[in-house]
This record gives sequence, C-alpha cells and structure tokens, in this order.
Amino acid sequence: MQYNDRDMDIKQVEKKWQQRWEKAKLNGFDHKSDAPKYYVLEMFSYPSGAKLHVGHWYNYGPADSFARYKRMQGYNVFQPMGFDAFGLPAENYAIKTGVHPKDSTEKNIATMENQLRAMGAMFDWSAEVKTCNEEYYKWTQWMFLQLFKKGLAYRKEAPVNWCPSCNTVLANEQVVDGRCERCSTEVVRKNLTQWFFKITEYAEELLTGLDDLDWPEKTKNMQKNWIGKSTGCEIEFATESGEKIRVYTTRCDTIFGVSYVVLAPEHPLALKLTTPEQQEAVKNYIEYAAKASEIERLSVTREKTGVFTGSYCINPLSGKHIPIYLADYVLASYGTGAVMAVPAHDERDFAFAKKYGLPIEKVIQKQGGETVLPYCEDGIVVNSLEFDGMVGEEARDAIATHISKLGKGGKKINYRLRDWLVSRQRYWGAPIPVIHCPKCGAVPVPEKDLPVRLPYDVEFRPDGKSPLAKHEKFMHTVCPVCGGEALRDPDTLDTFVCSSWYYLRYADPHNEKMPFDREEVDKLLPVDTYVGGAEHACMHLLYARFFTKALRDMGYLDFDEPFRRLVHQGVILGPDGNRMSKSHGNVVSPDDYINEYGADAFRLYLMFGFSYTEGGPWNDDGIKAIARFMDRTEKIVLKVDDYKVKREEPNGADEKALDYARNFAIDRVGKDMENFSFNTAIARIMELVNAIYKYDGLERKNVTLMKATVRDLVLLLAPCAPHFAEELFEQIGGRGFVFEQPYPKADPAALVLDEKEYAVQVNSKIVTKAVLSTSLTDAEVEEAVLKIPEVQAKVEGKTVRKCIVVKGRIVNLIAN
RNA sequence: GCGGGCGUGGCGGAAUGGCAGACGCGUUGGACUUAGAAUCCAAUGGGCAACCGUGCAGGUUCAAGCCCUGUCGCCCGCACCA
Repeated sequence: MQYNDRDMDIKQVEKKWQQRWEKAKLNGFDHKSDAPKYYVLEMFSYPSGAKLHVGHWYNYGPADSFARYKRMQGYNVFQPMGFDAFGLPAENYAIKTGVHPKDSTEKNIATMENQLRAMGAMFDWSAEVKTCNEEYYKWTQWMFLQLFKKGLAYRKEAPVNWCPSCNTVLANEQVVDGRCERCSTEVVRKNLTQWFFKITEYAEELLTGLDDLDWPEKTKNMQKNWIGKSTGCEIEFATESGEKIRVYTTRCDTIFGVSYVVLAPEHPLALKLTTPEQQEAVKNYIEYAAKASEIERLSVTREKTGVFTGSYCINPLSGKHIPIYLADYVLASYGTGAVMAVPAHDERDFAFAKKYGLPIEKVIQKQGGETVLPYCEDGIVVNSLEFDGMVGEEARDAIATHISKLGKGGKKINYRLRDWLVSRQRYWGAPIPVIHCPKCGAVPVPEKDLPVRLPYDVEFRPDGKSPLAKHEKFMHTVCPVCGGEALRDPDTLDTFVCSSWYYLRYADPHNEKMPFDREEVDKLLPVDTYVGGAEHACMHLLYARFFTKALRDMGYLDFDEPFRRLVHQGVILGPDGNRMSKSHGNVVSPDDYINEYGADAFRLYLMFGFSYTEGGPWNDDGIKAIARFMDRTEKIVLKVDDYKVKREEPNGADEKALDYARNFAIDRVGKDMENFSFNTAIARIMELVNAIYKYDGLERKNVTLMKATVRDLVLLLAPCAPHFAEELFEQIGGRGFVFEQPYPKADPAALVLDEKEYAVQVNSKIVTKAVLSTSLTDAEVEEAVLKIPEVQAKVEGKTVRKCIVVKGRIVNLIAN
C-alpha cells in the first residue's frame, strides 16, 4: 500500500480544495468580469445508474482540464452541468420495480451530483438544470408552442416506427438497423396520428451550415449523409384514365428507357389505378407489404416483389404506353413515392424487370467500351431522338429543360431527412401542451397556463396506450377557445426535445418569465467547445442545430449555430478490449480506483493512457504509473522548495538546458491542451519532471532557476490534477489559488538553442551526427560537415552536387 | 453497395514530408537494503553483423509512417433514397 504512504492524504486534500473552491466561488462564471467569455460544455448526464461510470469520467475529467486551462489563460469560463432527466430507462425501471420514475430519478441525480463534485470539476452548479423539473419543462412546452405558432410543429397521420417493447413510437433517428435504439426490439410500422417538427424546412441550411463549423469531419459527413441532398427531376406521367403520377428521378437522361412505372404500395393512387381484374392481387400485395417487417424491408438480398395494377401510363417524351406496378422497393416517404423504372440503367429495376418479364431498353452507352447491362454510370445517350449523343449532366439539363417546357415537371431537389416525430406514448416526459376539442380541434395550451403538469399518480404499466390517457383528472379539461369540454393530448415529448435547448437555459437558468433572456444568452452563447459522444451525430446534434435556427428565425436568438467547436471523446473499453458491459463481466468501476489513488490520479490516467478521441482498453498498470509520477513530482517539488537560494548561482550550459526544458514544456503543453491532445501534454510534463531530476543530480545548482521551474511545473499540472496542484502550490508558498495564476508563457529566447545536433546524410543515408551552432548559414553548415572524416570518406572521389540543410535537423549531401 | 476512419515495438501510444518508436508500461542489469512487489540509476524495435524495419505492392521526392495509385484487413456511419 505504498501509495497511501504519501505525504498527502489524498481524500482530505481533495475535500479541502473542493470546499475552498466552492467557498471562493472559483468554479462559477463571473458575471461581473470583463474578461472574454469561454463556454465549455459537456453533454449533460442521463441519471441512469446510481454511480458515475468510466465513460462519465472520461468525458468530464479531461474536458474540465481543458476548461481549467482556458481559465488560467484568462478567460471567464462558463462550464455548467445538469441532467437530462426524462426518459425511458427510469420508466422501465419503474415498471420493473415499482419505484416511481420521479423518485428514482431524483435519488440518482442526488448521488451523481455528489460524485460530480468529488471529481473536482469546475462546474458552475448555480446554473444547473434538470429537464424533469417543472421550471424547465414548462419552457420545453413553451418551445413546442412557438414551433406550433411558426408552423414548424404539426400533426399528421403517418406510418411510424413503433417499438412493441417500449410501447412507443420512435423517431427515424432512433431506429438502428430496423431495431429500437434502446432495447433492440424489432420495430414495426403503424399508422398513427402524431406530432412532428418540421426539421426538413431547414434541411438546406443544416447542410450548408456544416461548412463553417469546427467539428470532426466524420460527424459532419454523417449529418450530410443523413440529410441526404439529391438533385434530380420530377416528371409527370399521365395515365390512360387521366390521373397524373409524378415520379422523382436523378437520371432523367434515361427517360427514353422507361419500361414501367412503380408506385409504393402506400401510394394514394394505388387502389384508384387498379383495374377490377387486378383488385384482389393488388389488395393482397398491399397487405403483404404492410406486414413485412422493417428488417425484411431493409434486407438487400431480399427478392423484389410487386404487382401489376392493370393500368398504363404514357411516357411524356416518347409517348410510349407503359404498365404501372406497385412494389415495396419504392419508398412512400421519399420523393414522390413513385419512380420511373429504367431496367437497363438501374440495378433494382433490372432485377424487377427480369423477374416480371418487362422490357429492358438500352438508352445509355458506355463511352469507349462495351456497355454491360445494367449500366448505371453516365454515358452517351442513344435511342432518345434529339437527345442522342449528349452525355451525363448535359443530357439531364437538356431533358429537364424540355420537360419543364412541356409543363410536365422539372428540376427538383430532394432530401432524405424526414420530419422529426416527437410524440411518445410514454409517461416520463414533458406532456405535449395541446388540448383536443371536439369542436375546435387541436388547440395549443395558452402560454399563461404552462406548465401542463405531469401528474405523479399515474399507472404507467404499458398497454400500448399513453399512460396519461388513463389519468382522468389530467385528461379532462376545457377548451381554451370555446370553453367546452375537451381532452388533453396524452402523449409526452421525445426527450431529445428537452436536450435541444438546455445549453440556452444554462445561460439564464432561473428565469421565471421566459426560457432565457436574450441578453444573458448573447453574453454566453454560442458554446465555444462542446464535448460529448459521437453517437449523437444525427440525433441530438442535429436537433439542437434545428432548434437554434428556428429560435433565430422567431427572433429569440441571433446566431446560427449553437456549437462552434465539437470534440468527441473516444470510448474506454474493458481490459479485454470489449465494450464494458455486465454480460462481458469487464466493467471497471471508477470508485475503487478513486478510493485508492484519488480523483486526480484517475483523471490523469484517463488523460495520459489514451488518445482522447480514440479511447481504448482500460489498463490497471497505467494508473499505478500515474500514481508513481505524482509521487515523483511531489517529492521533487518539496525538495526544491526546501533549498535555500545561494548568493552565487551557476549559470552555464546545464542551466540553459533546464531552462530550455522548462520553456519547451510550457510551449508544448499549452498547444496540446488546446488540441485535446492530453496524452502528449502529460508526456511533456513528465519530461519536465525528468529534466528537473536530472538537474537536481548535479553538484552545483541554480536554486533560483529550480524554484521558478518547479513553480511552472505546478502551474502546468494544475488543469490536469487540480487538487494535487493546489496543494503543491500552497506548500511552495503560492498565494491564493493556483487557478488564479496566469498560465505560464514560454520565453521565446529560452527556446532558441545555441547548438543543435544534426543528422548528417550523404545521398540520403545517415553517416554521422554533428553538433553545430544554430547561427551558421546553410553554406557554413555544408562547409562544417565536409570537414567530418566519415563524411569525407563517403564523398571521396565524388562531386557534391547539392546540399540540403533543414535547420537544426538534417544536412543531406548529394554526391556522385 | 455508398461515405468516413484506422493498420507503427511485447503493450498503451508519439511523430508541421526531415534522425520512426516521444512519454509511459513491461523486461533486463545495477544501486540502496536483512529483504523488496518500494525508491533511484542505466539499457531496451529486430539482427552477431552488413543491414532490415510503420498491413501489402508500386509511384512522386534529395528525403515518405505522413503525399499519389492499387490492394488486403479491421472499425464506424448510411443503406432498395430511384
């Protein structure tokens, strides 16, 4: 138990400084300061289990070190924390155990608050928000009402994703491989009337806005992909009976190759176009398609199925009469729900045409090669009248123009992004503030009546209906418009609605009159650096951007993007390299390590042992090494502190070397912290400690320099090991808090060395090394290395054609 | 299928086109010790060597882990989006 023999009693030290920081209000944003603001935000916690897991520490610890670094740099740092407290797990837990979600959530939050405090992070608890509190969800409901007013919240019947296990609908974003994101149950489709947010209205801006964001490229790409912009053409095909079918295509250059048209089974014209003889077959098919599960539909290998409606339509360009089919390889929810099938130039259409014996007509030819059907690339248009000979984009432009001249359609942009379904048939969420009146329809709850309170005494055992629907007192109310009897909407809002604006509420968390004051928000927002998991790329991070833009357009904000810079932490795996899980039996509990080594050691290990954005497997030995490093640091700091300054102190090469090490560390650690390159930052601090040890081994020492170096060491370490550094700072006679000290600045002069070791190469092979003055010109360097015997031996009898000098690093003589 | 990322010692991981392997773990040797799993010091990519080494094969360059082309493997996201 050698680590507990340290001079410091870790737990006592941690407690002491946490109390002092709190008392001095060191952790909060200083509303009076005129220093530039810096908003560091970590994604808030879901109060699930009772304790923080390694993932929490990995997210919050290093991010806090970044925040503390920013503070020492002179920024007025705002780093709030709160709880995303509504949601399914609490409700499922309640169903299992009978403990009410409110009770379990509150208990979990209390525990987590204590643990977050024990982490020693610089959270501004005065700004804490909990989304399940009335004071918060009142404004979540208010948000809904504003979106409704603006026409961005609407209700419609639509096929939706239903999770039979969670007994609720899910957003598209919450369906992963046809399964519920939470419980992995296969999702089924249901037709339900639900509330949607019109995020598609912002599709284009959500896409273009990405360009200016300092976000991981991968995340931007995921959002781009999710938004899925596609430029194509809408074309109208008239049926023989006079109906009009609009299809969407990105390949209007293939229009002369259309051999049939396909509607999604859910297409509104499907039954109308069906001839009497085909009625039965079509009805059967529609039923079959409706029953097919998401998993089946998603399967790429699944054979295409479909049915002929009996009707025909006319190709607006060629005038050909072609059959109309239904097939579930066409999606009702994308484009127009209908496509023109070109078997020769589309793999799906090709497969379908083969199966149903439909014609395959080549209208595109490969340039300079044999055309193998289906040929899906761009090529030369053939068999297409006046468009023959055109290629790719040129052909599409000409044909689209022609189609719009005919009044039969034209260019069209489509997005894959769908509107965000926000209704949930669950209890533990913010009630949707809408009243359904038999006379007036869906009426928004007047703002003055907010919040619509979530009742406590609710039967939340699931039966496929909203639990609130069974609460008579909640449900029955009067219509705000006509005063007649009416019912409340029994659904609650998706919890992602709550988390779409919490970063704004932090700026003004106790406002009772509005969700936030514009002035307060302007002071703090946008978030300068946002840190959280990558799994939110197409959910929370997209929704929050949508909210920001919508609020801007409603005049509540004047910035376009909520999060300027985004950093994803990696995932800490179990020691076996697998994701930590109870079933793997590889869960590492922070608590044991915190007890033995302390919060700082734990945080340091998390920073040092992994590349922050990569994560990786946990390793027990790593934390021991950190404890050793801290011991080593403490010893040398205290030892140097005991030294007495002498009248005459040496000032030669050794001192220059120590000062170089000191300034090098300052320079590099700062840059590394800025870049979230914590592992290298700690490595540079370790090097500095090693350099001090080395210098300390000398006979004659410059104590003044050593003391200054040790002081800088403590300051560099402070953001990463906050309690430990405070304690050391106090012991070496520091005044006030270490976090009130400015971050050390490197002395550029000390970083310039008189001499550097060059690798001396002849014909790009290293021959020897040479220590040369850094003041030499390139020609002088060449001259100097040519005097070296080993070099002479290599160039003997040859002519030096060229000499490349990379200052301070390499000399390369090219000789032959 | 599409998009993105990653392949470096025994291990975690470093390297603005410029001495590959920083820092740490582990290992080995030494010191101090009755003792050491503590601490300190030293060595540590492979090979006796010439040399060889960043998944593999090419290319560009005075110089390539880094840039280019191809290829293999792994991971992540999307996926019948017309």
